[in-house]
Amino acid sequence: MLLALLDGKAYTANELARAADITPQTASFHLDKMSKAGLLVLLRQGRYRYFRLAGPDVARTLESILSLQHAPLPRQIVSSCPSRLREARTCFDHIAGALGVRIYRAITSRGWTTHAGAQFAITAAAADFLGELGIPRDLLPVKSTPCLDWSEREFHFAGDFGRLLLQAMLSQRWVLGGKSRQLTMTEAGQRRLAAWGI
Amino acid sequence: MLLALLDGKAYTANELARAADITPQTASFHLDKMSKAGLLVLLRQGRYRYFRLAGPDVARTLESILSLQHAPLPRQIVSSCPSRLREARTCFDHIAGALGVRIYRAITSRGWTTHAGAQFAITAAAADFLGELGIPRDLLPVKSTPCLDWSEREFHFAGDFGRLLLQAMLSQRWVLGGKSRQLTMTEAGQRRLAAWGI
DNA sequence: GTACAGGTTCGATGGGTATCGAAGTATGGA
DNA sequence: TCCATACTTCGATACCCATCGAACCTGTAC
Repeated sequence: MLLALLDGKAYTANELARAADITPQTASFHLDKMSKAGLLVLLRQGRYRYFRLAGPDVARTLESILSLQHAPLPRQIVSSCPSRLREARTCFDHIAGALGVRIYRAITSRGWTTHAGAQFAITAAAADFLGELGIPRDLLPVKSTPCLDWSEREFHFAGDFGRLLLQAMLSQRWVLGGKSRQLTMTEAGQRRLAAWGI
Repeated sequence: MLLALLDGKAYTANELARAADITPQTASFHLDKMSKAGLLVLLRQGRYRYFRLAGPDVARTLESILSLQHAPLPRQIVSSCPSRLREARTCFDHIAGALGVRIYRAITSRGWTTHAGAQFAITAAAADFLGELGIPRDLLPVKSTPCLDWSEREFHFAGDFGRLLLQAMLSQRWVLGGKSRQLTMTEAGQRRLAAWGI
């Protein structure tokens, strides 16, 4: 289970049980222990309980242990999500899928956010990027709640900023919506995002 | 027993048994297992059988595991580490503790290193500093592996450069070693390091 | 509300493992 | 040669611990 979690993503108890080839009860038993020991953190989201490695220091230690023996490569958990939905889709009122995760990673890694408890806010440092989307600077800072992506198992933006972002990307035609939850990137959108390394 | 071996020295089964407060039989049982697992190496010398950590990678992994021990209490820096060990000690074959971390911070923050994947190298930009320690310029660049410090929770230098640095600081008498893992700064060492803002 | 899927708790079980006393092996020295 | 020391192997024991079936809890979907 720890090997499966080494990708830094979050998985449910059942998924990890399958990966380790044990029953959900047994997995639950160990996941509880590892959480209490501070190796894992638990993210409750609806009826799902996602487990993640507690931090990069845990991942480093695991890799350090693995490096002592040439251990078998982590068993990867394959997503059952259709690839067209996996790339970009809506999640209620915000962007999910690989696109949502890429945007989240770009904005957080550039330090354009401040933490405020469980929530956090997108600061004026992101103004240049958001300006291209027609989001005026004086709207910032905007609150946001990180939402664990179902297919990617990493975070994307939800909350006020998630809504604002989806609206802007639709109205600027960086992405096109449809009947389903699927979103389609436009040529222009792809170009503009690529300029920001997204 | 592994903790006792973290200083990189070799100890007999009886010594390690005493350190771990178990009988020699039990110690022998575990030492045999750890040797077969490649964690320890055995040095036969007369009727004595010395055990040592198999290498610096094992020491690194152990310190990495130790650094997780207090992870559940991330903000409370109540180290159970004795303060004399916390200031400066050896970690297998390199310098650990506050001193090791200060050196690491100084050298990395001055840009005297280049990254090369997980490892990195100390470049010739550090030549003036290292020259004072009697480390000739033509030895550079030297590879190094960052090692998470157990008591300080920051990195110090391990790998080739870590070993070189400890040897140099001992032979130039900037620090003095002893029986234990403790290192003692000399007047001269303190002065020379202070000149470099360390 | 009802069905259901995700997830946990409880209890029993079987295997594993750390432990130490006793006995055995090897080495060095008297 | 004989003993002391260092260490291991053997055997028995007690305990730990992972495991899973069954039952229970808890949100979601319809």
